[in-house]
Amino acid sequence: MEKTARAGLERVTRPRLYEQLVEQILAYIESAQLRPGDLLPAERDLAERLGVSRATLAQALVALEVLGVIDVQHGTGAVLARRPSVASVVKGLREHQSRLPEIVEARSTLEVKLATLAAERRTDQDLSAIEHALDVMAKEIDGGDRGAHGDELFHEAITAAAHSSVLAQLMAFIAEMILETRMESLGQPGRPEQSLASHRKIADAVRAQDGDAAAKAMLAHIELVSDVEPAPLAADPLRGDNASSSGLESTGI
Amino acid sequence: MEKTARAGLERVTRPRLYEQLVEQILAYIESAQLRPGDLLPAERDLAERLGVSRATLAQALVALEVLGVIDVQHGTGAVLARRPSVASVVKGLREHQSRLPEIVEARSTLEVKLATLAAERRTDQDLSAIEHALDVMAKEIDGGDRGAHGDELFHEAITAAAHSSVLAQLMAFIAEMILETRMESLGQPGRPEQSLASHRKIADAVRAQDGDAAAKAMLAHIELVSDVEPAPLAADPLRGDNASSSGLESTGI
DNA sequence: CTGGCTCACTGGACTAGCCTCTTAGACAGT
DNA sequence: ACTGTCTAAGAGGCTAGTCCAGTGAGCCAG
Repeated sequence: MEKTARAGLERVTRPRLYEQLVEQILAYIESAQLRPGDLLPAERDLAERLGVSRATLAQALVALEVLGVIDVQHGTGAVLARRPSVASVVKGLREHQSRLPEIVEARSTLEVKLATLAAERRTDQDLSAIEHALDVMAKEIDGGDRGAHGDELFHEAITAAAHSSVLAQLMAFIAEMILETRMESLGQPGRPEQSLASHRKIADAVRAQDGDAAAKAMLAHIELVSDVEPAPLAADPLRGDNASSSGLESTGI
Repeated sequence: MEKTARAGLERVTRPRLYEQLVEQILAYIESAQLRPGDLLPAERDLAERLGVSRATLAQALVALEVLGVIDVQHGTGAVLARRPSVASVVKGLREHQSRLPEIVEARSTLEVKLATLAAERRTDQDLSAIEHALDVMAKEIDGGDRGAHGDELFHEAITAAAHSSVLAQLMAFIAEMILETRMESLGQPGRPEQSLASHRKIADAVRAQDGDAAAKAMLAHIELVSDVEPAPLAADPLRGDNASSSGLESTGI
């Protein structure tokens, strides 16, 4: 899953041993019915049973540690973390790729809250950034563009104005999901003027520091914008994907 | 669950070398202005520069790979992933430890939405789980307990009933933040009966499939429960950050 | 110009060994 | 009996050295 491969071709990567070990250890934990707090077999023991060297096993253990599955304690052993949640989160993210509607749903939830907070907490500087974004968007649309860049700026400015790093991180998380699912753009190219108008309403509410109005305006905006099919995945020539630019940027929301 | 570390004491864990290496490599990437697609120095080279063995460096590279920062290719080298975003999320989490109010805020945002969706989407089975959680909580409180386990069950059931894996993942994410910040409990021990009553209201709304009512009930519940000081946040001596044991279980919300 | 070969370089993995830390049990001293 | 100290076995941490296996640039013959 993931990575380049525009035309279906994908750089084959030889599987690493430690990855297999992670799988096997995970399976072992399940089959052995180990519970949080329990110890894994000793490294030397495990390595022998799995038929690998300690060094390689150590890599697998590091991976499991990073995934939050275990907690390795010097002199004691590898103990199962109290909750396999991290693992499930990460696994859930990568494997069972989340579907579009759910992502839109989560994003709208956050955006509405961000709009409310932005209205309540914005500084004058935040407001300037928001209005600057509107200017950019208006100019772009005037020039025939769909105003994607300005749109992005706008939502970033709103997020910043909410002054909540936690919510901002959650938004970043969602942005990643969108990337992983490779949805280019959730927004439709049409009606950029309408979109601009609803942005303006949000900005007005934020300027007036009216949280409820901001929430309503954001909700209306999202509903306006998200009742459209996702764009057909503009096929970019070759592997072009590294560019942090391109892609997802504006989801239209 | 689990009894260790009740009094805010935490098992000190000797820092692992590979963790430091991860930090240093991250710093190097930043300082060297490496961009996605660029190569890291060769393993032998890096190991010498950092003054560690290749085996240890290999562990650090595995960690970075799991974190999504790099992609190690046999015969080529370690190439920077197209998006360093994951790293930034993780770094943001670890460094600039998010503060309590923001976390509560984010959590309440999600919980309210989850309650709404739960009301709209619950199956009969979901409802059974929710009511079972209430039973457990009631029994616990009857027995003099503060009902933490039932509380946890309840919120898990609500989350499940909302049938949104994305939002569920965000909740898991927040749970992790709470772990990392080591907040013992956001909830107060007092008034478990009131808390149970407000849980019942939420359950009623979900049963009646009334999304708005569920949202209101959840909001009221959170406000009832969260107007208490957070636990004094045991000042961590050194860099201690491996969440590990203790705390969080139920955040009272 | 194409195809095949070579070789230097990169990561993958193993082995053997020594270090530090943890823990439990023996063995005092009180 | 209780308590503190010591010790040794066993756990993980890390290193150094060695060999194997991909990669890709460059050379050279067809």
